[in-house]
Amino acid sequence: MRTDDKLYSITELAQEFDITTRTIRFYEDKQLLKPARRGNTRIYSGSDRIRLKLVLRGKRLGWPLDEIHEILQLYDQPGGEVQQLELMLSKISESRDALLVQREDIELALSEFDEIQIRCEQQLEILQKPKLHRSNQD
Amino acid sequence: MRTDDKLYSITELAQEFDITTRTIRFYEDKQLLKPARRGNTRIYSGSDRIRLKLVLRGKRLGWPLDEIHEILQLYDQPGGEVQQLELMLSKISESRDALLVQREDIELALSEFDEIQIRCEQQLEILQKPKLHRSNQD
DNA sequence: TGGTAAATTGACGTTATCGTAAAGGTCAAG
DNA sequence: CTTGACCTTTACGATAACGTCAATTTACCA
Repeated sequence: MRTDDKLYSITELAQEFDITTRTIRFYEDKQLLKPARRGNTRIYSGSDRIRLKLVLRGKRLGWPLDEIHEILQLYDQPGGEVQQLELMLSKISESRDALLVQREDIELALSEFDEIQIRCEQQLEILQKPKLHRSNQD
Repeated sequence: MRTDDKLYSITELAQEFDITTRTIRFYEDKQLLKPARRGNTRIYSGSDRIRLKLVLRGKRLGWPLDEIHEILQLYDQPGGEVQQLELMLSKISESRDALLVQREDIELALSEFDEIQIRCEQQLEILQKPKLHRSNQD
């Protein structure tokens, strides 16, 4: 449980994930991150880093930041109240549904790309071997 | 090949896909759609409708509109030039790579949601059957 | 032919997601 | 003590992706 006691500066994280420090501070503004402070300086723990990773994954999936904020709350320990837990469960199933739609969309796009690619390659073959065609017709 | 000679009005499409007509016109502004006109009124063909479907799928995948614009061009007939075809092939493989990353992200998110859900349900069981616990301890 | 429902354009507003610049604090090395 | 490398906050700007509203124009129907 105590394997991630490594700490990070804002520039370290920015470099690791190839984003700007401005972006990281912006996420903090939006309550997505809450790093500790030494004096005025932000210090990021291992779990802060994980949260940032989750944020970036959410971005890659096209979620807006406020949705990412909700999703992140799912990762925090559930309050323990029954209503809280049921709310969480319904949010999870909602998010899962959206993910399944996305996965379906991806499969469709991938197979369409396959078709387009095949057509492209066939066309290329025709264009790149014109002499074979001529010699066949001799 | 000639099975989609059905025509659509802008409101028909808006209702079918649950978007506003403003949105459809906006996409036209962005060159994503190019419907015919009867006088001043837009008329959408079957392939216009397919393009709109592709746009909306791209949106669900979180792509910005200008990327969607590029992807759409892949669906149009390739020019026939070798350079054109090779450019298309490289764009396809680029897009495919992005899709694979997204699919990976989705799988990760799904399995994490599964874990969270299981923890939630366990917690709920504990909270909803307190008397069984007590009677066990008698 | 009149009326009205629908379609169009244009201008401006809005929200999300940062970028950029200004103005300054901190801290270790020389 | 000063310099330079980071870090901070505040504020204003920029772009994408639409929404909203107003002013016209068009289409259709009795």
